[in-house]
Amino acid sequence: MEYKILKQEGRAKRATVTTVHGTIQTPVFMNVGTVAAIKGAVSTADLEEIGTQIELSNTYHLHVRTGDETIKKLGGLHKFMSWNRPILTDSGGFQVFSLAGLRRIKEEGVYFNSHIDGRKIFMGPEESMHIQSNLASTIAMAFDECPPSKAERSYVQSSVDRTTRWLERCKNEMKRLNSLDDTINKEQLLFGINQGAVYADIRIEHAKRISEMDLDGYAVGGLAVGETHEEMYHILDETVPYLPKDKPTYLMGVGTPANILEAVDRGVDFFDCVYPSRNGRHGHLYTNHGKINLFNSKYELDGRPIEEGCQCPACRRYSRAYIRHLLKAKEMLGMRLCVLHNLYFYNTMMTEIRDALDTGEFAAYKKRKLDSMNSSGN
RNA sequence: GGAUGGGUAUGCCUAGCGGCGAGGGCAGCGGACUGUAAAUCCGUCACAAAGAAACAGCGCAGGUUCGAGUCCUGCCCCAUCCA
Repeated sequence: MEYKILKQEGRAKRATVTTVHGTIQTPVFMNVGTVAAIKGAVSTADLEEIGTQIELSNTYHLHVRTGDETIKKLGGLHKFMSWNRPILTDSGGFQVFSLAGLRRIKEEGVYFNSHIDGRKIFMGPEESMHIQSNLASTIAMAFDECPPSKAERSYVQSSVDRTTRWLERCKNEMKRLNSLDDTINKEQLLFGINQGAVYADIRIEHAKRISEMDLDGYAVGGLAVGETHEEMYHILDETVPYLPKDKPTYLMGVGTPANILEAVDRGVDFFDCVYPSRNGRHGHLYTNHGKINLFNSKYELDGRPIEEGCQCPACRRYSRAYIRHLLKAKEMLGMRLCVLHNLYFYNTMMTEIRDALDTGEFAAYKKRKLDSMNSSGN
């Protein structure tokens, strides 16, 4: 892997990440396809059309269904879902958080009850790396624990210490797996994850420790899980400077367009979020004049596209009124068009961010974009 | 004309079988969603700004009963079948 910084403006970075599956232009928004599918009937062919550079899938979800061993037999995730650009797999660490009622955390790893059929599943650092190696993603994420934002300081400290020990194990196991003959992607990359909830000093200590481990990239996890935006920005201000500057930085699970603009400004390269896809399925559309809810009756007779001038597959052809009709009629096409629009909006915003960084106009672009999205032209 | 089954709130469907100040679903209207257990979830949906108190409503009219959407009588409508 090669990480090359092309431009910097303040702490914002314009860079490229070269991988075995191609070069990623950053800052980048990864499109989330948890179960090797972008929900809303969006295909990988669609992703190419809307400018997706890198897709994200999930270790836990693919392990419980259809199984990483099966996917390995079918040639790995790229071949399986017919996507030859980079893929990042999340480690299952977030499911330790999101499936809180269905798991027990121990030093060796996490015991889950499958959300599909209740069967017992054990996942620790080695298991997560093994599954991700079977999936043969471009970038594997370390297996971490994502503590709730409101967790007690003492709990967060012990959780972060354990996550650090898990990271050592992830690194060792990844090295071992990459050296095996039957490993599909022997150059699988490993990103570590910073944790520490909203305690800046714990975050900083942790950032320093994992920075010494010479990983391929570094993520900030455990944000946007209930804390305020101000707290999140504050943590980024405090923590990102302690992560290696010569490696990509990834803010996990974030976020709104405004969150992304603020985080780029604080040095983040990679993002992912379910918002564009989930909100799309729910009829909420992102535009340069704020978010709109197409279910609202005021759009019943609105013959305009979701966004005037947008080149996405929905806006090039269909009106708000028609898409609203599809949504109300529960036609799959309605959700699909909305998801395509939202992902296109996010991907396009990232292109604009990169262009602005290229020309040294990010600060102006950010202000203009935020002002525009806060205006109400819908 | 006869037989049978039905008429439940602002639109539709439906639970109810003596304590109902009537439950649920759809539709409608609005909201939420941040490394996806989410095409999900929540609110609202007679009147009242809201709370206390009080109060409308189960086809219509009577009756029985401490108490009736529920039981009885008559009538009106709807559906199906038979003449």
